[in-house]
Amino acid sequence: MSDIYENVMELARRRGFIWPTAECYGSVAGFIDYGPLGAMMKRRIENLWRDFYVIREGYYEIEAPTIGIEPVFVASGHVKGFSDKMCECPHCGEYLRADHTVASGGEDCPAGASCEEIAKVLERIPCPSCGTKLGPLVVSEFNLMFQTTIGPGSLRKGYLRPETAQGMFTDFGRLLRFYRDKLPFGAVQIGKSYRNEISPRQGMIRLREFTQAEAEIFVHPKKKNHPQFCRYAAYEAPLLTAALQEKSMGSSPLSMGDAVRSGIISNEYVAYYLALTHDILVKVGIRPDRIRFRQHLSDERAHYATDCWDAEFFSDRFGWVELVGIADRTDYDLKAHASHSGLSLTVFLPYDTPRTEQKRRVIPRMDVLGPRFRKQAKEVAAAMETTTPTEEGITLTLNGEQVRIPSDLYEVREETVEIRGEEVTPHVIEPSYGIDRIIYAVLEHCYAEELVEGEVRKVLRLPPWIAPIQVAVFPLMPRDGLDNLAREIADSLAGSGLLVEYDENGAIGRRYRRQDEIGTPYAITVDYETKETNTVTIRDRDSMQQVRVPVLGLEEAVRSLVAGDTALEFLKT
RNA sequence: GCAUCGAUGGUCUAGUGGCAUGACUUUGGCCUUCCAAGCCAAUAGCCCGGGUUCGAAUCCCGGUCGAUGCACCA
Repeated sequence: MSDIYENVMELARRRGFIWPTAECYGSVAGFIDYGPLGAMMKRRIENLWRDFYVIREGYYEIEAPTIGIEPVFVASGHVKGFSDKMCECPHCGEYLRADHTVASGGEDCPAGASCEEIAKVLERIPCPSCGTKLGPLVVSEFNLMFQTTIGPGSLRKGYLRPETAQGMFTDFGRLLRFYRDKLPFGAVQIGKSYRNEISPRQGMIRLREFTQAEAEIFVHPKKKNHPQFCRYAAYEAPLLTAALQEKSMGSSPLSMGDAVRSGIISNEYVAYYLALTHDILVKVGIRPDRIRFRQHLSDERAHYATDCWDAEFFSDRFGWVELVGIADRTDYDLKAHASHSGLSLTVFLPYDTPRTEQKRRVIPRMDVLGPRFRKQAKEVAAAMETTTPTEEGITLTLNGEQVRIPSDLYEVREETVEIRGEEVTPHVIEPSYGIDRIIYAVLEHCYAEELVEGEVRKVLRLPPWIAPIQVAVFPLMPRDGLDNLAREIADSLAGSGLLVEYDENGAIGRRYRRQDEIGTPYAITVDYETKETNTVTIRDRDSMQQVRVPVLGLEEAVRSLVAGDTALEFLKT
């Protein structure tokens, strides 16, 4: 029982943070339940994320269904790209990635090869596991998306979304109008996503149903300067660049301003959200000395992303684990949805001063063209408009035939056209957070065991604003009116929006320890002095120090302690 | 998915083909004027399904979950 993961998860189970799902039927890997304290802590972390992205950045939250219809994921590439072709060795039973096996066997397969075609190639290849020639076998698709059907009759395919991002893309037109046709703007979503992992292990780290918090920020492709960049220009974060990885070196701290100037981070937007992410991760309780930002190497980057960074935390159990991905997805997603849906997903950006252009326009005289060319008239007219007429008229190539159009079939007009702006497909900056992993990271980094007077004290040093229970209230003894007094104080604190736990059971020390273990930052004790001087003590979880404060103004004092606006020593009178 | 190992109250654990240990926790009571004190009592358990057997928590088979290795991880 020395393993940190075991210790943390044991506590999380026992005290109601994380439970195996549907335990009475034996649970399933890749799914978890959040218990009472876990659900509250998760909510607080999500709200802190909202404080940054929705309130400070001004990117409103939307909520799309978790089930998406098939065309959405055809356009996004998930139907094709999210599936692996798998096969099983008929001799040793090893489960293999078909394409990897083909490649490692020195053979070639066309990119879009079907299962049958790949199976044929595989027949000649020895199994990488047992060495026997594979021979005839079946290759099957394993799509990481959960599939379902919509409505009775099973006609319409649906998928549980593998990321929340698509909702922001499919709502792009509406969002654009909501933000009154101006760039940049952004939208966020916090919600469940689903991936049917082949073999999830590592508990909370790889789930089949997980919570993502994603922001999609739509920016001008040529103006990737964040308007508030100065806020983070001097902010330092440990960067593990692609170059450093190739030299097998560790991360080194760099300011965002320098990183952009030297071209290490491709633009201010990516750098800004990288710093903001660091800010958030530290604020929720992850140790700053165990955070790094790793740049994707060119071969692991999705082909459309120009720059991609993962925020990782170091786990004593799992090593470096990805928590957040920050990518510049360019115009890939919007272009894909535009071409699949047939809608134009662009922003009209007016120029500061409209340009005027002289244009010579060919205007076909349809009243003459119609009778002459009949069904082909429309086609001819369209072709004429793109040509430059000469004095002899226009010569067109129509279905391989030369057609002469005399000048009496059209007019040529000189026009002054005013060009007020241009249609632009925005680029997308996407910070994508794995909330469940962040919760695990916080639990692991905040968990501590320390020796106090020969006994082990387990304490969860959660930041006060993340702790599920914010303050505990105890009567020193459950009698002499101390209990009633303590109950009144607990009620009034609850009335001011704090989550309070009242406890009169057992020795006072035991009650403190119970709260230590679930991370409650402050404990208020009503003692005999309270009756005389109308004061109580506030005990700090981490230092175990107590400060005596007046009951008058207690709510405000506790609220500012929990918000992190005051330190306990400043309440000393 | 394959291979190996494992699964006993909430937690940690003893143990066995025939009444299932102990400790901690929790709850109630007594006691107690600040860090898991003490005393009394109570609650609560053999992962699930099938087989063998007079009898299975124990042996066998299958499944689930967990650990480790391999594979997988957009």
